[in-house]
Amino acid sequence: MFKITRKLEYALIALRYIQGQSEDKVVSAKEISGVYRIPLQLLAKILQELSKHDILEATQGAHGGYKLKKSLDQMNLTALIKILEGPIGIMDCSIDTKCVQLDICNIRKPINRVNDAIISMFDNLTLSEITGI
Amino acid sequence: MFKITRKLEYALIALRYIQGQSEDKVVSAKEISGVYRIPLQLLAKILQELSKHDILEATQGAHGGYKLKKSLDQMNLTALIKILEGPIGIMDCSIDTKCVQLDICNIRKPINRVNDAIISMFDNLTLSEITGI
DNA sequence: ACATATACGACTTTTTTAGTCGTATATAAT
DNA sequence: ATTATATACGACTAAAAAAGTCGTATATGT
Repeated sequence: MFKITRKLEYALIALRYIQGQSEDKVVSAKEISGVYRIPLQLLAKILQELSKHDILEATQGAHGGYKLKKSLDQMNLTALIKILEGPIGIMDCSIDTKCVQLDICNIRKPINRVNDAIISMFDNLTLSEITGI
Repeated sequence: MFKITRKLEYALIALRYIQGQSEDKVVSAKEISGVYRIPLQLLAKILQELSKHDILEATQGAHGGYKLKKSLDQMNLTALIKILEGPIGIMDCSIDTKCVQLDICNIRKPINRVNDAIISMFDNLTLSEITGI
């Protein structure tokens, strides 16, 4: 419960790694996969998703790879999570409203307050703060 | 990702319900299960766990059931989660230290800061605040 | 042409969560 | 005493989510 997925974990590791390289170097998925022992295919997909959302810029072909497209302090954790996992909701009813309980539920409001608090915490957390400035 | 388990959800619903009854009434699992359409056996186990940890007091036999043993404002969300799910850790390495990455990991420290922030948020949230005073 | 990279859909495996079953025990009512 | 109704609890199964793999297409530098 309340675990970060490996998808998100790998994304953060990769972003941090790319950020640490010289600005114009394109970093391949293979390189990161090697350094951090992340399954290549899996990491590749994640990076593809990030470049599809303009966080990374991809160059194809030999000597290809990725570099940052956006500065990491321009983006917060909520945005990254949304890209990789969809909207944050600690209970399903925090996102949509398919719930057997309907209006009977006696904890919905307070749970949503908790949910909001977490989201607002993530809103205020830039990726550069996570990846260490 | 970042979902509350049904176990926790059911526990909160039950606590809230019991709290709403007259103080000395013992409430059976069956009653709660009926009102909120929670699978009886599952709910029963949860309530048993809560009474094992002195949050509820159980009376066995016919006309048996549960009542609150502790006031809900005496307990925070962290404590309840610990009972039902074990220690909170958004990554496995936040709890124990089996990780292939060992010291290579470049996001461990910041992730642990996030983890701590969440825990401290839950620390400061009493169950009565969640169940609506 | 070849080696190396991204792109991407389909699939399988693993892990976690949710729920069920069976049985034992306690107790109130008849 | 017997019955009905409750908690107690270990073992099991089912469902859902997450993690990882496979295959194939396409781009590009040498």
